Amino acid sequence: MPEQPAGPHGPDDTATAKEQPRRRQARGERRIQQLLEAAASVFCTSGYTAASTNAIAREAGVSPGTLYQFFPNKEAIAVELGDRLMHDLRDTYGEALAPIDPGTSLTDAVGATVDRLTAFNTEHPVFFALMHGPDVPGGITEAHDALHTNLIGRVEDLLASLLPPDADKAHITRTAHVSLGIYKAGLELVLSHEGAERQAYIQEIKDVLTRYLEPLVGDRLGRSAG
Amino acid sequence: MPEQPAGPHGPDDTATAKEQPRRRQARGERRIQQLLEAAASVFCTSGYTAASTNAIAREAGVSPGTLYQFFPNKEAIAVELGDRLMHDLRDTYGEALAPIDPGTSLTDAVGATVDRLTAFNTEHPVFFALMHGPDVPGGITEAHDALHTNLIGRVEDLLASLLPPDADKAHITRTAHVSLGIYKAGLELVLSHEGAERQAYIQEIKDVLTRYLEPLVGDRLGRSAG
Amino acid sequence: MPEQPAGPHGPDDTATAKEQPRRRQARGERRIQQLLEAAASVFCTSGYTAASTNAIAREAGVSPGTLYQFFPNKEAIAVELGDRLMHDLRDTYGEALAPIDPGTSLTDAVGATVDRLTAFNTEHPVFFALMHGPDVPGGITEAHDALHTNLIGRVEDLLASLLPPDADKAHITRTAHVSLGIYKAGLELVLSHEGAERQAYIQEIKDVLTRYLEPLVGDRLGRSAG
Amino acid sequence: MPEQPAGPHGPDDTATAKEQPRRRQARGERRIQQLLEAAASVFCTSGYTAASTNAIAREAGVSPGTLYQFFPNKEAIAVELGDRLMHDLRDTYGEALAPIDPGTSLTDAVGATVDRLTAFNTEHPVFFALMHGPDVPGGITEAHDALHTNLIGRVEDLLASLLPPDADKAHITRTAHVSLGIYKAGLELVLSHEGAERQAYIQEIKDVLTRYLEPLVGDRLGRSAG
DNA sequence: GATGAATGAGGATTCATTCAT
DNA sequence: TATGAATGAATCCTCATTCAT
Repeated sequence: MPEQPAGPHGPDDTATAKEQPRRRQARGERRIQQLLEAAASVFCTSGYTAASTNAIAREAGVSPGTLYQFFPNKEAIAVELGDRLMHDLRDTYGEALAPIDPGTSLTDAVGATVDRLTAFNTEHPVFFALMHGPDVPGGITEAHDALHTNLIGRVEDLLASLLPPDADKAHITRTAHVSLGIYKAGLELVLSHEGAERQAYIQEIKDVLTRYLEPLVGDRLGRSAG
Repeated sequence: MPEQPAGPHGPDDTATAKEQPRRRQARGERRIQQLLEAAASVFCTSGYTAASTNAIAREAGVSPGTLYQFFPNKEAIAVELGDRLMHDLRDTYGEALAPIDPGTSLTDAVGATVDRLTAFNTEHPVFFALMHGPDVPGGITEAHDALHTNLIGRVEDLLASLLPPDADKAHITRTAHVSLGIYKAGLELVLSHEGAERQAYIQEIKDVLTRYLEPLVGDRLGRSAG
Repeated sequence: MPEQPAGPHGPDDTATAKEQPRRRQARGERRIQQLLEAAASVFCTSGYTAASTNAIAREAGVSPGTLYQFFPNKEAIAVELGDRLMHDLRDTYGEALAPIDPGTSLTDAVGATVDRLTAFNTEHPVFFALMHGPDVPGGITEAHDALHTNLIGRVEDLLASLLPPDADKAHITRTAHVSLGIYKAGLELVLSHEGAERQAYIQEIKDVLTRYLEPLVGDRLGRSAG
Repeated sequence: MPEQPAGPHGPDDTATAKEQPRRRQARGERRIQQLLEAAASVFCTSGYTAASTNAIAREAGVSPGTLYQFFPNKEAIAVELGDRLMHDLRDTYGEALAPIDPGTSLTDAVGATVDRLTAFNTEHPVFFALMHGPDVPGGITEAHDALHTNLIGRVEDLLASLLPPDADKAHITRTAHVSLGIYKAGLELVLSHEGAERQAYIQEIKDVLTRYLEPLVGDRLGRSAG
């Protein structure tokens, strides 16, 4: 969270005082938006590691000093960007990644999830950059960690609704990590291809995940023709 | 030291003189080895992008200038490192990644391949760093490209021996990319866990791959108890 | 300091706000001046090729980073320096290098031009360094190119006013190149001598140029006692 | 002079001993030749300042160590190169730069000198690079100094034979410097043009010098139609 | 808030020169 | 002699961050 933008429930609820801070907040919010969009753009073109705060500020059309008025460092930008992306994702597709109606087949659930995530990634290319993070092997940094943890949580929820209720917690976590790993690997292939080939790769991801999860799901779901 | 001293004869083209250049090259070869080991270490701890040539030289205990006597730039170090790793891999496990005896079940073929690659990766942690490469989105660099192409080729060969002979070339390529992607994603999980959890992840990779490939293999292989 | 403080109003677009940016720019402009003076000094003592940006920054009493905030590279410094010198020259002596009154003798025109240029060079020793440029054979760089082109143009103008109106354009250009070459060569001798000897060399330049141009001028100018 | 290649008049004049050193000398001489040619090539393409000893060694096909066995530093290479060029010049055109027959017109003397020097420069492009030297304003280095002094001396000799016998020594020296300066400046123009334009510039040099020297020569020489 | 100047350590790379072999 | 490995200071330039205005 950038600085403390004056809690939204402050006691200064007088009509006159309300306008001032709100306008300030608004201005700040606009700046933050501006900066995050610039950061997204730069992260996409240069990658997180190579992205420079100066470049982000330049892209945003502000001075470096202004950037640091809203974010304490590069990492914080990535964190905030990730947060907002997760909110966007939630706002767009709701709490669940897939429509969990009773009777939905695994094939359909996986297909819908992959399609949604892929659509989201296509619309927000930074998402991919943030998910992969810097190439430091062990040292996944705060931003990517947060994003990753959040995503894993949602995948776990999804799996919990698919797997038998007696499923081991650790097993679900492991399955979530593997599933997300598969998706990320697949996404890389999807994004590096166009047209029919891209579609083919999307189908591959779906197949891999469906076949991977099928034995775990048991008889819980109906089976589609897939 | 193990080299024959080879008398201090002039550069005359006699039989004994053949040893001379070898002695000289030996020093350089040792340095190269040293530098590559240092680079491996630094790539592992800092990642490829953040690794600095100065840090590599320091780690190798030589001056920056010495590094540049053997490698024109960071990229070249990574390329050479990748080359040597691929040779090592070939030397250790032969041309094929798995023993393709007729009658080998898919489960066994996948299991053996994963075990081998994982053992190799455990022994050579740089391999992972090189496979993943810099976080620059499109910018897969020469080194990673070479490594990746090489690996993809070997996976294609493996798949060609598993899939029906009438399999589409493009399909095999796509399957190879997906399979390698899965393995790389899985490896990340494997390497970030220890003991039983690590073993569990290894088993997951095997399961994912086996289930992914099973429908493609047809009746070509026997089926084990998997 | 001479700038008006300009009250600390926000960035609102009021009339008073106009002063604000000027204050900021002022610091930068001072730094640029400082850096250019430092560069001039270093160019003079080390020559353009050997001059290092770090040395320039050191001479200016700033960090290397500061230098690069104002100039993208060494070349740009030279270009800007050259530009400002040409402006100075123009500001000091006007558009023409010599007073072209009808009736001025060639001797007087040449004499005045040489005196002016020499005075300018004595006051701005960098001018010489920039005119000569790096010792890379073909590689006349942007800065020197610009300066040279500019000077050649002014010499051509001068010659055009001296030579018969039917003079060939190519001939004028050639004559301009030769004249400027003579002057530059002479200047080197002038600058490397002091006192009477220097004066003698100045006279030599005038003689060389006058005698070279005399036959070309025809009856256009009056003849002084020279 | 590179090292001490055993003076050519050493007392070890025995038949047996003679062969050994001579062969060694021969080998050394070949190396030196090789290195000087390489240096000439590199000086021409990179300029003296930018030329690196490593590049020269590489161009010569030897190791850096070998280069330093014959020359203590870059400067020494330039000095030796200059020496040999001056010897070549002398060998080609004799002691005088121009044929000083009584009755030769100044025009012819200047013309012949310029033609000879220009031919020599065309054949030995390094000559130009060495004459101009590094762009360090005052700091003309040993090599160029030597070359320059030598050339000035020869020009002085030439002028002494042209000017009246009662000419002031200082005046001759000054005239020599000016003449050589003019020639060098002109040569730069000549070398940067081709074909007819080059010829035109050659003629300009001749004109400039002739007109410059004419008044000084007095009635000493006949006058050609020039 | 906003600016942009300032920093200085650190990045890759080069180079004249030396030295063990 | 010849080699080529070794040096380390110096090159240009970048970057995250701070600070006076």
